Amino acid sequence: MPVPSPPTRPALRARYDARRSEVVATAAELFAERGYDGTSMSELTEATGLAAGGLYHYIEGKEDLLIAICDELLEPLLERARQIVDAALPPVEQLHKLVGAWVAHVVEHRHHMLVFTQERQAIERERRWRRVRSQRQAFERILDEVLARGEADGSMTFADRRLSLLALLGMVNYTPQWVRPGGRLSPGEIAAGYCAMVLGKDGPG
Amino acid sequence: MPVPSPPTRPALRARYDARRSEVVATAAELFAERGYDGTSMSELTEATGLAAGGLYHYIEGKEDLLIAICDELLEPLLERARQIVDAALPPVEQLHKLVGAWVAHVVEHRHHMLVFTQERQAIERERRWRRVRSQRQAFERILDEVLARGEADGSMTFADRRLSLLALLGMVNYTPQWVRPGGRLSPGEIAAGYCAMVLGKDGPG
Amino acid sequence: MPVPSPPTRPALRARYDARRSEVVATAAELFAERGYDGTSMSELTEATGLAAGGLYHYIEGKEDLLIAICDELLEPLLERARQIVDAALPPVEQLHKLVGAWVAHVVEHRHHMLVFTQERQAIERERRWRRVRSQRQAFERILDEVLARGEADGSMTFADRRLSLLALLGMVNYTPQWVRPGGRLSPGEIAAGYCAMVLGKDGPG
Amino acid sequence: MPVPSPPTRPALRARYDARRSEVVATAAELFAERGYDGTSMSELTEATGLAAGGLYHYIEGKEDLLIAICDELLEPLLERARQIVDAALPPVEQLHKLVGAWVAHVVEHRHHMLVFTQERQAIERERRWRRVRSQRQAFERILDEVLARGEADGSMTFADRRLSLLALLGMVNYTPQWVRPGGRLSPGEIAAGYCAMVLGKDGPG
DNA sequence: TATGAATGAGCCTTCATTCAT
DNA sequence: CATGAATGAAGGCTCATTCAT
Repeated sequence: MPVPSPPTRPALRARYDARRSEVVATAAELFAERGYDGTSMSELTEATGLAAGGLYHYIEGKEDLLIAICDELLEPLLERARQIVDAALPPVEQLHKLVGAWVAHVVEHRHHMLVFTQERQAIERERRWRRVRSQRQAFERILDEVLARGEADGSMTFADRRLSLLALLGMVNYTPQWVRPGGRLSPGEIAAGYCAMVLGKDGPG
Repeated sequence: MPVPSPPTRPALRARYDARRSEVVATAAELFAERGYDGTSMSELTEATGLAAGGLYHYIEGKEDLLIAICDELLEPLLERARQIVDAALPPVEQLHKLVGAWVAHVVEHRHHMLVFTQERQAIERERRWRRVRSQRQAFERILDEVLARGEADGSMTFADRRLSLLALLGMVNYTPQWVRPGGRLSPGEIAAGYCAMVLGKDGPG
Repeated sequence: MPVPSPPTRPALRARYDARRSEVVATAAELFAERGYDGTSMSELTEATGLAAGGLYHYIEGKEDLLIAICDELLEPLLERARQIVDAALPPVEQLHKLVGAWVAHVVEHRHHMLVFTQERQAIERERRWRRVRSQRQAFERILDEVLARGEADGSMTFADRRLSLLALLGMVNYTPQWVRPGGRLSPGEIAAGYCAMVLGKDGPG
Repeated sequence: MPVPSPPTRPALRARYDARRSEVVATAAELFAERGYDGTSMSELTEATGLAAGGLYHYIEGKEDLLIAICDELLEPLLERARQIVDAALPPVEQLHKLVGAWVAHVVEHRHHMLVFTQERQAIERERRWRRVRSQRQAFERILDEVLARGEADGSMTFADRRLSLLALLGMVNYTPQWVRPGGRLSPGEIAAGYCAMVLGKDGPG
């Protein structure tokens, strides 16, 4: 839901949406680098090439950007996750697909993810972030359910399932801190490695 | 190293140090909750019971607090880590001790750690944070060397040792986001679980 | 006097004038409600159904609207007042006619009048409002002259003529703050009551 | 109720209150001249001799000033009015005292009153002005009750009592627009004239 | 005529910090 | 040591206005 009454005519609307996306992407990059509070709107306008007030055609305010970043991060991920678990596959396979998609997404949106990590406390604390919070929770529940089904059918064993889940969350969420685009390991290899650790197997070797 | 000319007489000095510690601890808690930029000095003075300028007897400035928080986090951890690897123990045992101490420290200093996580990008980016950065690197090198020695003597096997290291960092660094003091799992159990995953064993069973 | 080059062909010109009048009327209403400074041009465009720039086909700028509102208020009133005092009638009758026309006008243009009242200080202070100011003064002089003629020919008596004039101005100018269209008293009754108070008579009884 | 935690120690508190009063008085003067919206906080800081942010030791925000101005205007007036009508005097005498006190107050606080007049629409419209609004209403009710008692005991006669009340409000409220300190008429003379008009007598002559 | 993107000055406010007391 | 008044730069945002389409 973009914001200050976007144009209705399709041609203009397309340009508007494109520009808004650019703005959000730029914001994600700057916020990731300097922090949300550490980035001033004037740095952002400069980075987007717009003038002081021009940004406000595309956003309602600074916080709107943070919401947009979280949405771009969580919504497609959640959708993909639902697709994966809706398909009738064995839990182990679902987990591999899930972690694969997740790592790929997080690597592709590493700026979004870095912003999310930095602002996480605020998101958890404040009421107006309820929606974002519940998306995160929904994703984690999906993940947990896959582990639970695997544990139930004996295809996975955990000393403590919850700890394994949390460890997995830690690994993946930390990934953006160190991956470099075109780095030594592909997202697929990273994901496979993570799965192996969580499942207690030797990984892709 | 406290800052604006602390008293020299021992009795006064003790009280001064105690107060400064309180201030830093309060800052860690507030920063963890609301973010470093999101916490105003006046919120901090209010929380400490001091008046507007009173804080500045104990600190040089706001950033000084961030430095103190990072130091309280990293210095004792690094020292403990050095003790552990200096003792002539098998790598696997060193790893267990290391992760045990690390998780315990991170749980105990969860506010510090949350602050560190939030401000990480800034710490990595800016020159004046060189010292903190190199402490983090030193700790990670110690960890990596333990893994390397384990791999070398055959007591550990990794599909990709660097990935295992990064996964471990991810797990532990993420811990403060979910541990609650007096939670179901003790730091020791958490640490054991992490080690098991990284080493591909079944954990503390 | 409309402004940004209105059309010359009569048909177009008529539509143009009609639109401009609508715009000014809408502005009067909004300004009366929210104040001149408190009303943004975008609220005005929204209220008129035009888009951001569309307004500027009909007006030169925001202040132009204030001028137009004052003109619509003062010009016809002044003209009517001149008609009344130009007719050779006894002062008491002139006063009744004058106050009657005045109250009716002020009630009909209550939004204009509320705007005028709110912005009065600015109008009195700033040079560029000279013309509006002198219209107000002209009207008050006409009023005063009627009172003076009445005092001179003995048909009116005042403890202090100037104070009576100012009281009358106060009453009438305050009327828009409380009249409601279709209220209990008609403008004529209100005017009669005011005259009675100023002349020390018992009113329309 | 002053605002950002005024000092508690009596000596400081006194200076604080004095300064705050100065600030409010200065604001009243500027707002009266240029309008509330038309006066920038930086004009106000300049007029008070404080620096940009210094004002905010004494006020919560710009609107706080408007509230303070209205309170300084209405509270003492209302209190005085209550004193007067609580004394067991004939209605005519009460009215004279009431209007006398009222005109004097309004003349003394002419800046406050000019501000109140300009912002009246906003005050009537917006919920957060409820308290101010009800003070105004309380004063008007007191006034009306005096007129009603006078009408009841036959000491006053009105063609339409409500219209007389509204006329009186108009006269007095308009007074600040033209009185000059040390002008030809004293507040007492003005008040006497107003009473005479409302009561249909010849005034102080 | 009309649109809506864009401008840029200016607004109110916050905040880390200083300093006389 | 501690206070709290004061500073002044910077922050996010609004708004009257312009102009290519």
